[in-house]
Amino acid sequence: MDMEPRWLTPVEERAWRGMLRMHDLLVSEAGRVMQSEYGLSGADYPVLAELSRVPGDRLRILELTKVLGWEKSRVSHQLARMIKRGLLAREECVEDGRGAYVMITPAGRAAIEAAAPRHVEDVRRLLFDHLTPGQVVMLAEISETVIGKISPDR
Amino acid sequence: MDMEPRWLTPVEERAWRGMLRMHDLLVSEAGRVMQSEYGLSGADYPVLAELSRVPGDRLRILELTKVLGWEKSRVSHQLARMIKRGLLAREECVEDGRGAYVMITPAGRAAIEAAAPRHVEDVRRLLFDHLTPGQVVMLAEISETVIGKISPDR
DNA sequence: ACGAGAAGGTTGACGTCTCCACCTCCTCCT
DNA sequence: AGGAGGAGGTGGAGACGTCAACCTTCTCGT
Repeated sequence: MDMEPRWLTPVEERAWRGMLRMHDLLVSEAGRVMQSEYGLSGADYPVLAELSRVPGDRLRILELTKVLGWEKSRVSHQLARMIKRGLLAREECVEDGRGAYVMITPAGRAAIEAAAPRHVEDVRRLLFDHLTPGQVVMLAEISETVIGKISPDR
Repeated sequence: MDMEPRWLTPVEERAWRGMLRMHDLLVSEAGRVMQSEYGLSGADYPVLAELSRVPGDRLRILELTKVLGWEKSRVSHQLARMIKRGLLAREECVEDGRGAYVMITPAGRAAIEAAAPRHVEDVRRLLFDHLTPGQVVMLAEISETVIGKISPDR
């Protein structure tokens, strides 16, 4: 016979639904601004952010996949769209014939440099302005704990 | 002249990226199981959950939109897909000629009753098993604070 | 050497989400 | 009464994400 499942406690229910809802609100709000004010989607931003911070402005696609924590197919599709828009450029890889580099273009750099200050400001306005310093630390710790336990890496 | 923006502090950066990453991991893991084991997508679940818990098994679409916190177009598309699969049924609304009800079908109820225990178990396994009771409370409070401040409602 | 299998990446199909235009019906002002 | 504007809901276009199949190139054991 079936065991009755251990349903979530009320506070667990609040934490779970709350986390989902908070995430959606934050991402959609921040994304809406970036899209309408700077022409960048929510998916464009992290790609440009990673590429703009590495020396040489370029990364092996697999490296990018890892730092983003995305599936390789997702990265491939996203890069294709961004290359079509001129934000990125593909470069072939001499060391490994299977591989490829992707590089941020001047247009891509200009786009993220324009958007970044507003994006940071939005994250503050939407999230950190409402939390105590202790809550910020706690949120970081909770996230990192969970990521460490369930991340498919390693 | 431009002010240098107030960049995120290191712990804020960790909290922000961590939250995004944690969310993606949790949702994709839980969703993968639901899809492959029970044929329900991550989007199907909350719809069925809400409808299965209200008296009469039916809701005005606008009500559903509000409890889910989704945009109305998103709801409309999602309902259309689920109706096509036989999980839900549309009913016309007598009180208001513009409106409509959506109702969970026996197939829909069977689907969520099959999936729910495993879903709860997954949420535990992925999230709550790794957190202290204090962290769970804190996560609920953080979420609710942020939602309360930025939610478009009211 | 060479073949098997793995690694790096792409692609197509399909489900999902947003934006926007639109339709119908209701409300409320005058 | 009769519009005007709003509310409830739909639908198409296009961006996004996943899955699975696939291609090419590399690696490594024998």
